Amino acid sequence: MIEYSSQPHYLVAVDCIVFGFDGAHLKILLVKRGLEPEINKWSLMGGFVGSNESPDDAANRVLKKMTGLEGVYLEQMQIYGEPKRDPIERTLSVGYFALIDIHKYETQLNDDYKAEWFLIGERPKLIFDHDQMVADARKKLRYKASLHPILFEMLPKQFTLPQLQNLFEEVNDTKIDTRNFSRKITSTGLLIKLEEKDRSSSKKGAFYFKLDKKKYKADFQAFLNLIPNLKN
Amino acid sequence: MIEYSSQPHYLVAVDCIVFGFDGAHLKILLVKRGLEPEINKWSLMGGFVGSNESPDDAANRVLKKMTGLEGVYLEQMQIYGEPKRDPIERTLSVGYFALIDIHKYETQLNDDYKAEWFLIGERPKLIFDHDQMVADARKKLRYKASLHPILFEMLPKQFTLPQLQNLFEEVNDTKIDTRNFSRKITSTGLLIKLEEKDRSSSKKGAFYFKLDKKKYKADFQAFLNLIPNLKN
DNA sequence: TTATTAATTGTCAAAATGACAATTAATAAT
DNA sequence: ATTATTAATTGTCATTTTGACAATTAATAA
Repeated sequence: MIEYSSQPHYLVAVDCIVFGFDGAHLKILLVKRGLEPEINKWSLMGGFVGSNESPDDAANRVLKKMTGLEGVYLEQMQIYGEPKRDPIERTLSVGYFALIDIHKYETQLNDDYKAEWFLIGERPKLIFDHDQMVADARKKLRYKASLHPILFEMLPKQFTLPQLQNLFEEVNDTKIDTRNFSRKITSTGLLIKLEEKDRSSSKKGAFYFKLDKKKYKADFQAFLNLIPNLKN
Repeated sequence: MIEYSSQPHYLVAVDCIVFGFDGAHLKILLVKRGLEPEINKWSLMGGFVGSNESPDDAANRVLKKMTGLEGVYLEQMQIYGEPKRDPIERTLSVGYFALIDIHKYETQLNDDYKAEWFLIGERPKLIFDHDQMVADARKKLRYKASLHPILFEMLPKQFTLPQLQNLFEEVNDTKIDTRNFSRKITSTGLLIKLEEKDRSSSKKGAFYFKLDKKKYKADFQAFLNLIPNLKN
């Protein structure tokens, strides 16, 4: 029997940076850690990779278990593998960022896990290297969202242009000219204008739009350029 | 003593897809595997992650050991973690792609490892999921090189515009208009024209250029757009 | 002197960009 | 009923960038 004699073995985990958008601000979903060490401290949603699953499987499983959601937009970010990152035992963690529609989550809420949305700027300090993971995820989100239309994953089925622009502004931490943004986003052909208006945020009301899903899938790899003077 | 009771532990490895450019064609560096199973089959350069190193450290160590080169451009790609990907024992592998100046390597060549450059289109079949890794690496290289000036990492200190254009064409598997390419690459301000000419490939000779390293470092995150009608 | 070969350079119309503020649709106030 | 207020929506223009196109140049070979 062949074997890889005496090579060290490690725990392998996944951690998910879950982003959401409430219509005005970018949020992140955190949970109170359920095991020692650092039990009851805020942390990312995570778990160990089981014997019969890939890290991608594990990330999906963790998200399903903690939020009830399936088919979430999930993207592998990078591996965190400094020898001392977990004080108990060497654990390598694969970081994922997830984009979810915050409204879907609320209806699926399950109280087995103490999960809570935080404004991205008002989140508590996290355990281990999770703060670094969040910083990396924000950077990657910004990068990716500058090039591909992934931010729609955080919006409900119907959304308004001002909401969409707010989301872009939040993610990129910048202000965008309304006229130019409107022109560009319209020219992608990704949006379908609806009859109805959202009157909750203004007297005039803002027209709802929905995503052209066929176009979205076909053009996903095409590049956007919605952020002027982009320097990542 | 706290511990993560009974969670499974796995081997963790790194595998490097090493790209080079001979002035005309894109190449990949492969080695004959030195351990069972699949001993003496062609594979990527890889190794296990040791107890006191991160995966990034391990990738650098492997590259140093097998090519003699340090400070190589190395980028984490993704983790490969299907439960059955290694037939002997569960092993997760972190894939890296590396860009090296093929000429530097030749002078550093060390015969302890049977390494060989292959034209990207004429490489042998590789072990395990390494063919998939190569496919993923090519895709990522193409993507990244469309946006950032990483291809200079594969060129010698002095290079000509035709060489540079060849490299872009190889990576993107497309033809680029000489005039437009020249205009764009010049407008980045990344190139410094030298006095000397390379007369090896034509009667007229082509002027050498070198990279403006200060500008390169400063603008690395800035976006290029050298490939027209880019759809990744 | 001419032929050959590859490197280098220029023009132009169309599209995209960025900077800029007026108009519109609705409700609230007078 | 008219006016004020608020946020949504839309338009212009000069500049830059893009993509499509081929002529010229510098060297050696014939």
